[in-house]
Amino acid sequence: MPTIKEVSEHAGVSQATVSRVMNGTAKVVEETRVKVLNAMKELGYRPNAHAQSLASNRSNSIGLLISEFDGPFYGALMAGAEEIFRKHKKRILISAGHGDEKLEKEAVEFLLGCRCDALVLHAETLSDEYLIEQANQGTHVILINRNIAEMEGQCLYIDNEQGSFMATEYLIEKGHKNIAYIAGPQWKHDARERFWGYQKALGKHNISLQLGLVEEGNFRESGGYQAASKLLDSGHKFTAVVCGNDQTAYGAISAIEERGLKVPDDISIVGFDDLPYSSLIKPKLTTVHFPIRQIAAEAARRILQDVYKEKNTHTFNSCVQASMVERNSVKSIT
Amino acid sequence: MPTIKEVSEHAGVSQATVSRVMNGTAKVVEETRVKVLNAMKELGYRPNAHAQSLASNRSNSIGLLISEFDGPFYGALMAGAEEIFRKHKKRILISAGHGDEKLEKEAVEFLLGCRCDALVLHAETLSDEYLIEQANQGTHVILINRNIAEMEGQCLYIDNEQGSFMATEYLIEKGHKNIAYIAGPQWKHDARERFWGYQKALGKHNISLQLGLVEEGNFRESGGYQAASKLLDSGHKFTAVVCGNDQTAYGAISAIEERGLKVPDDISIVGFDDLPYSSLIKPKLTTVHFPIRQIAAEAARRILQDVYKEKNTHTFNSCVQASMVERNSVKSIT
DNA sequence: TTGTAAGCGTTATCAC
DNA sequence: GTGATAACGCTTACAA
Repeated sequence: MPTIKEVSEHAGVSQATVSRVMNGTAKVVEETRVKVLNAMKELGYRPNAHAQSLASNRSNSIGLLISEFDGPFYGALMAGAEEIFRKHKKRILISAGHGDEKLEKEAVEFLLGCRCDALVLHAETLSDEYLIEQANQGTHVILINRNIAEMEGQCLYIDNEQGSFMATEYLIEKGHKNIAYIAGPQWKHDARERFWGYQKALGKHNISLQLGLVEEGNFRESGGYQAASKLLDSGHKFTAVVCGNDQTAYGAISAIEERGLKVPDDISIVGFDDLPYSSLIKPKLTTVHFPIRQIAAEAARRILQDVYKEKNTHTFNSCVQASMVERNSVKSIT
Repeated sequence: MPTIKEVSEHAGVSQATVSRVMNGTAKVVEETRVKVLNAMKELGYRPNAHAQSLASNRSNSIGLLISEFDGPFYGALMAGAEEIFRKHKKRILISAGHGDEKLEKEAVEFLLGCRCDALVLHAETLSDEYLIEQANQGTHVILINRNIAEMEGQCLYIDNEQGSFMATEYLIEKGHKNIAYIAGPQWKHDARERFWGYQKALGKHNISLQLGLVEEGNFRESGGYQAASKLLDSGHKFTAVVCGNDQTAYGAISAIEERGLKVPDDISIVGFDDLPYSSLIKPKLTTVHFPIRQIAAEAARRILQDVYKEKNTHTFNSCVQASMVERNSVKSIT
């Protein structure tokens, strides 16, 4: 692989000049510019990104921490950020933490080792302290889906509690009183926040929480399926289920239908996230919209603005309100 | 951010020694080793990956070219490769081509600029020549879903034609004679291969291709929906539809049901890909299984073996046979 | 406008 | 075992 030196010799100029035409950092006479360009073509020259980063102290890349590479949620997160960055010639480096503390830390260390110009983190297991430390250490960090007081202005999240509150209240307004809840793993703060929103909504309407109507899932179909099965087989009566997220809802629906019951005729369901498939399944899922793609795009815009000093616009609040998407999985029983 | 120099001074040793304890490339007395380790901890040292790559001519990273960051297919591709690489301390660099020739080329150039030790490409628009050139230029390349004669041994793909043939024949065996086809974009070779498999199956059973029963979609729901709508509104009679992929099938099902018809009672449907959601929708989709995750994992294993000289095992053939997954979207009409 | 040369933070080859 | 020191391929003052 040819180097800048070979190009410079081939073109009969100095390395500095080659660098200049590559980066447009200084005026170069058209004639020499062409010579250099030709030399680059002929040799099939490709600048070594590592050498560039090392010399310029800029990597032009942004680190992205996610939990998994598959799954619609993270897909939207990656796509939303990439779309914005791509338009500004910035690259993303993606690393997955797999919901494991050790792996998540390794992933961040990797991104830091790559000297990313900024980090967008969807951290599930990393402690507040760790995150604060990184931010204080000079790296520009944006946290997705977390709210740490000490990092105000660097957090982008939705109001999980409010979303869940809204979903629950929505069912109550439709006449439901016995409303079950299938929670996400309670070590996840968003799962806790969502569960809390459910409780608050019940409280507001003077409905007392029935422990028999609450199960913990895993935020995936399997957990939703199992939790709903337990609920159904327990004999407790309920007419609706609030699910910690859409995937949980999918599983719950399967369990319900497997028992010959119908959604929403026998049991109403609401989800949370509004994944792409939620509008494709039957019945179309009534759920809480989580604008993750937009949030990711917003994170990108902020970085473009703050780190790369591009004068963008469009910055919204840190905390985004969730909104209800009414579809066909809830029946009014008033 | 501290450098190796600062660490060495802090520990009272040379840079070389620090490098040695980092990489374990040579024996270091336990006592000095501890000193160095402590110095690293105290300073919060993180090796600069760019400097490492530059000096060692190894990036320990593998470039991955995909079309999109979202979507179940690419999600599985990324996840399959990452899982294997992660276990061997290798990192992946992902770049998306968005099905656009210019962007796809840029994406590859980026990966090459990062001096990836190897490339795993799911290239949609890049020409055979371009790919061959890269491979000849020294970079270790594996092509997913393509079969270029000059690059035998570096291609990993499934037999699209056979898969589609099987799906079509499956319907024929179930008694269907008027079988429509919703193709993928015909500029994509896999879409063409799949279409060809359909034609061959019809031919084998002496059913002539009816042009009125073929529509071109876009490999997404929208295209499936529109194509199926056209088909249904055209007045041509058919009892089954072979879809270019599962997403197309989802769209087709929507269109069919929107007209008050039932799948599979009125019209049978088969897909291709076997996406995760195909077993969740109703009716569960009968489709051709495309083991993309395994293929990606296999690509990773080969690279581990060929580039990093790790002695692995498990390498299968370049061409993987597709297999039928029988579910509930096909009705026997014999 | 162009060239020279000193870094950038590592690894790797020598000596010692 | 450990320490100098020359690469690695580029950017960027500083000169010319």
